[in-house]
Amino acid sequence: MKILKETIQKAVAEAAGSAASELGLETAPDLAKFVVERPANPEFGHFSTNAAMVYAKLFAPKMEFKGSPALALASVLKSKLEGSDLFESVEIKGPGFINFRVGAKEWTRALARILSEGDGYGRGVPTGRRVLVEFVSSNPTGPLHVGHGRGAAWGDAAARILSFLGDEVSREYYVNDAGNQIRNLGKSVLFRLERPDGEAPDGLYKGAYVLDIASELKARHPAAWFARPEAELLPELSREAAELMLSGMKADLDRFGVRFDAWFSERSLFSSGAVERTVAALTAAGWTYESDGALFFRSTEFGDDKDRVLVKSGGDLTYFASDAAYHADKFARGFDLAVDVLGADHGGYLARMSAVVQAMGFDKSRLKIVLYQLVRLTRAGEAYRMSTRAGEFVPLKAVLDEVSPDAARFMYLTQSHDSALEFDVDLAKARTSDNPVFYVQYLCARICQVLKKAAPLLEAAGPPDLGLLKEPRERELAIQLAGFPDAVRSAARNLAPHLMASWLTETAGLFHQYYGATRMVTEDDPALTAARCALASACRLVVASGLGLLGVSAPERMDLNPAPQPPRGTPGDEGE
RNA sequence: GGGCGAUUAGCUCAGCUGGAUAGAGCGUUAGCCUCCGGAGCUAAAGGCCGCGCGUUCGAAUCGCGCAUCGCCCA
Repeated sequence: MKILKETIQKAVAEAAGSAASELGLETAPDLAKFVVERPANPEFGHFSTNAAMVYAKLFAPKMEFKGSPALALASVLKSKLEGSDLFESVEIKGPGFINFRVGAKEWTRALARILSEGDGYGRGVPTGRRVLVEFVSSNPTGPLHVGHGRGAAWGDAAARILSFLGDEVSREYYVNDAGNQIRNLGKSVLFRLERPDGEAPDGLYKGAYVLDIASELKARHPAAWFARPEAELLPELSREAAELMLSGMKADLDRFGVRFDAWFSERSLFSSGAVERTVAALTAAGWTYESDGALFFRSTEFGDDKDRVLVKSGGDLTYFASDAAYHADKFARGFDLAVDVLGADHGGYLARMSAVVQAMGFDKSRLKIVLYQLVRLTRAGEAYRMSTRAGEFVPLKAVLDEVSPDAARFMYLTQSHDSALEFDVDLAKARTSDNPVFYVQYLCARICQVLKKAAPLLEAAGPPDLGLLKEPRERELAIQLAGFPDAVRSAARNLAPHLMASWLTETAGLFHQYYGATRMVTEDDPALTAARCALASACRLVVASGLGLLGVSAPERMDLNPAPQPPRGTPGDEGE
């Protein structure tokens, strides 16, 4: 697997290394520091490096030169790089940038590789690293809402990307099925069984879903089941209610296309004694102390604001204790990296979890907590209004009733996790160019249609000769496609699936421009048609693969029916 | 009061480990079907990158301070 950019990086590093040894520098330059990148301005070539400027100071004392050390070093590097058959041209510009134009041989080779490897293009070799991505993990005390949708889309995409690059990835949902909240759910259901219409008192869950659970349980059990004393009934009823809740959540996630390898039960940590063992181990290691009858963990030792309670004065174990045990379990299962995907309202969790992981003897780099900012749902720019009862969120289900999973996922993933997301339902539903997902998907559909149309010609033309692609736009597009492996790596390195979404949008733009400017199928030139179709085909393969990493489909055709267009050339005047 | 995140075009947002003239979509304006799907393309207008100081050859990007907004905690 050769990546164009890495090949260039290596060539530059070799040139710098050889210059260093010629000058008798004992300290080899730190070759990780310079960058090779694609300049925004096409005038600056296909790739560009700042290596000369980065190393100018290091090299200057040993060099003889007039004027700027950066320029002097650039010209040394240039003379070494010009010999390489990678490049068509090597130029020095500005304060010491070295700009490269890649030879046709290189990018046609990349295209050929895309065509032969298909959706394997850019895939990494197995790393041996085991990664656990834990996401959603919403308490089974209320339905998933739009915020959870963001976590679901993000976690799933991150898992796909890491796995594509060779990590062994598991997706896990941590089910908080122990403790007071579940008991509260049970109480809320009990209340609804008795008083379907009344206003639920504070402390109980008030959403309409509680009533649904109540009637479901009523249908399931005879009256005698409910007539037992509360001490006996409540635990059982609570558990069943939580299970019902959870199966509803699973159904929502399933509809969204998000699947988990494991549903990890918090309760199992209690029943196996894992929580108590974790607390004992922390105590044995000297990380706890007693105060006011409670047992505290010294998280301030690791920079947390205050120490955290593990065991309450009444003897109850806290959620923090089971969370600690859960993470100990993750590492005990052999995961090298645990990624926790949480909403921004869990911000306080970060410092204490990092602290306890370190106290248990694990390197803090093995836990990566990603906080995504909250989601604001709007409708055509206006705040979304549903039932405005306090504390009630818009359920994910309601969004999926209106918006396709593809559109919803793309919407969630176009933005960085640490910026607040405005999710416009009307925009996500739109079958117009407003909707970013269609811009990318349309590329796939468009190419499929072109290839279909060109099929007879292609048969006559035989294998494509990529050397016939001589247009600047064709070269730009090909080099962009060759950058796909790099784009995936960047998304993985930064744990930032939205970088893939940006890359896809950018690539779709390049293709649509190319398509608008070029006749792809020409009857009297089958050879050129074949070459262009090969480029288009490579484009579709790579974009489909990138969409796949976000969990979005790459349709062969778009459904045109529900979006009647006004007649061309006449203003759309049908009004509201 | 403390912690985390944000602040970039009228709106919603990208800008990856500091790089050359800061980008995209929407919206606005003006165009493009003898043409492979117009869900597309072309062009124009639109920016003290919140403010200040610092680091350096070079800052939207890094550091510090301030302001404002969101979330969490007391």
